[in-house]
Amino acid sequence: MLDQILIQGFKQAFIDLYGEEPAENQIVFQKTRTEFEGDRTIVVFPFVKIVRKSPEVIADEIGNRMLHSVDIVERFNVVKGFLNILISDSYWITYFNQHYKNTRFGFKEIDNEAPIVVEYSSPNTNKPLHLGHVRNNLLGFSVSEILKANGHRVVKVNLVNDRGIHICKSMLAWQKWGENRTPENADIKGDKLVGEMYVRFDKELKSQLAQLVEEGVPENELLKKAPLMLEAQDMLQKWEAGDAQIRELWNTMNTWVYTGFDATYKRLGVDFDKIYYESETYLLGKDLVQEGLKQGVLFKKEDGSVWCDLTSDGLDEKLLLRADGTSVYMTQDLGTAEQRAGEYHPSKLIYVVGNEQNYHFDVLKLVLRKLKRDWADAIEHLSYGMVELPQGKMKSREGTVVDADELMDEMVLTAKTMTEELGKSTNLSEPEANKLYHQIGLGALKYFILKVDPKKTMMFNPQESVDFNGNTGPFIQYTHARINSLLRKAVELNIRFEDNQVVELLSKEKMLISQLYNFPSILADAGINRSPALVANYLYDLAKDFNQFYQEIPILKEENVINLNFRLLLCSFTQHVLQSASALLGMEMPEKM
RNA sequence: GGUCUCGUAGCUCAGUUGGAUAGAGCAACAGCCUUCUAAGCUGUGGGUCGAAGGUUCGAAUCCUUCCGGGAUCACCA
Repeated sequence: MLDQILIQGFKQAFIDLYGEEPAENQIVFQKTRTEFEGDRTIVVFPFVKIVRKSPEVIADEIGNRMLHSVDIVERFNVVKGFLNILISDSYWITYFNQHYKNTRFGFKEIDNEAPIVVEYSSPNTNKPLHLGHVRNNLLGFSVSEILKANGHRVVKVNLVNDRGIHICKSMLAWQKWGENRTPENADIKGDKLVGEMYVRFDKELKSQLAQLVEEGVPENELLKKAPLMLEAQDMLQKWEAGDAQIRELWNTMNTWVYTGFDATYKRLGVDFDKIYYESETYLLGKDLVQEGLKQGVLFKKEDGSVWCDLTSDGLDEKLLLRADGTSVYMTQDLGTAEQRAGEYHPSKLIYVVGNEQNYHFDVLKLVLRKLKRDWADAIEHLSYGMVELPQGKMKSREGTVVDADELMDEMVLTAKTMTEELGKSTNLSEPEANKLYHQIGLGALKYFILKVDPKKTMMFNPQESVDFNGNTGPFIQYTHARINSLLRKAVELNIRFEDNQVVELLSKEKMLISQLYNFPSILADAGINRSPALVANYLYDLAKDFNQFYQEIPILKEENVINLNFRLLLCSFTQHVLQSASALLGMEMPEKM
C-alpha cells in the first residue's frame, strides 16, 4: 500500500545517501496538512543526529532522491523539517480502478478461527429499557458488526437477568396493587406495566420505612424490619424452592416483559444469536468455587463463607459463597464464563458493560486466573461511559430516566416534522413516509450516541442534543440520498458508466479518492479498538468531502464523456462505502430524503 | 481515604504509536438555490488544550504534583 511504498522508498533513499539504515519506527508518514501541497509528510527531525546535517537539507536530499527512485512521487516540497510528498494522480487512479467495483471494499472475509462472543444488553426484567441501555445495545450491536467486517466470527449473546429480589418486588406489587391489570386489558406495553409495579413497590416501601423511623427503628435495621421487604424475601425463597404459584406469576410477568423488550429491540434494530436466562445459570459457578477450595486458591471463613484473597493484586478480599452456601453475582459470572468458554471456545469473550463495573471484571479475571483457566485472558470488558442528562445522572426511582421507547418516538416525530417543513414528504405514500421517518429518526439517534468515544461519559440533552444538521446521522443519510438521486437520473438519461478512463484528477476528486482509500484502515482500527466512533467520524469526513466535491464539480452536467463516466463511478463508490459503513452502526440509508 | 477515570471554543465532541499556526458541528453573524436534492456549500468571530513543573529539536498527547468532576472499594445485581 501507499505507506509501505513510501516507507520502503524513504529507507532506500536514506541508505543510498547516508550509508546507514534509519530506525524503522522513526519512519512514519502522516497525512499532509491541508495548508501545504502534498499528500503524505514525513518528519525528518529524528534523523538529524545520525546524518548531522540540517533538517531542511536532509529533507531536500531525500525528497530529490525519492522523486527519481519512487515512481508514485510526483513532486515534493520542504517546510522546516517536514518533507511533503505529492503522490501522482496515476497512483490514486490505479487504486480507484482496482477497488471501485468491490462491493465489500474494506471488509475482510470471515475466517475460521475461534469466534468472538459478545455479550451485551443484559437487561433486568423489572423495568423498561432506558437511554443507558440504548447506548449499551447500540455499542454491542455495532462492535459485533465491526468485528464481523474485520473477518471474525461473532456470536452475539444476551444474558437476561430474570430472577432475584428485584423481580420479586414487581411481582409482589402486582399481587397487592396490580388490580389484575395485564398488558392486554390495560393497553400498555408489558415491560412498562411491570416497571410501574416496581416503582409502586418502591413508593410503598419508602412510606413503610418512614413509618419505622418514626417508631424509632435504627437505620441499619430498617430494611430488615420492613414488612414489604420481608414479603419480597419470602417470595424469593419460594421462587427458589420452585413454588408453583409463584413460578407461574413469575412466568407470566416475565413474558409480558419479553414481549415489550422484543418490540424495543426490533425498533432499535439490534439482535442476538442466543439468549441466556439467569434463572437457568444462577447456580453455575459453585463447582468452580469448590475446585478453588481444593486447590487452595480460595479459603473458607469460620462462618463457612468462601472468599478469594486478592490483596496481593492490590484489591480486597472478595466473597464468592455466602455462609448459607448461596451464590453471589460473582459466583454466577464465574459459572457463566466457564459455560461460554466450554460452549464456544472463543478467542475473545467481550462483555459490553458500563464502567461502573470495572472492578467486578478485574476481580472476575483475577479469580479465573487463580483457578488456572487458560482462557481467562480472553475475557475483555468493553467498558463504556454513562449517559448523563443536564440535571445529572439518570435515576429510575426519581423518574429522571429517558425511556427508550419514548426517546425513539420523539426522534421519529422530529424527523416527521422536519421532513414536512422541508416539503419532502409530499410524494410519499403513508407507509413510505413512516419508514423514512423511522430511518431518519433512528439514524440521528444512533449516530449521536455512537460518534462519541465509548469510554467517555457522554451528555444527552433531550431538548437540543439530537440535531439533523451538521455532524449528524441525517447529514450522512442526506449525502447518500443525494448520490442516489444522481445515479437514478443517470439511468434515466441512459448514461452508461462502466470502465474508468480518466488519467488526471481535480483536487476534490483526489481528495475523495484519498478519503475512500482510508476506509479499510479505519475499519481495521475500529475493530481493534472496539470503537464505532471511529467509523462514525470517518463517515462524517467522507460525507463532507463528497459534498464539497458535489458542490464544486459538475457531474451530470459534465460534457466530457470520460469525465462524466468517472465521476459517476466515483459517486457510486462513495455511496457504497457510505452505505456499508453506516450499516456497521445499524444506520439505514434512505433512497430519497 | 485507596484504586481507576475524565477535564480541549458558550454548548456537544474529534484530535490512537509525541510533530507544522489545536479541528468539526451547534449557537451568533455574513454570503450562495432560473443550474446534478440548500437536511447542502463558502466565509467571519470565538482557545493560557484544568494549573504548575519535568522529559526533548518538538507536548493537548509521556512523567510528577496539585485542583475539579465521575465511578468503584456490598453476604446488591
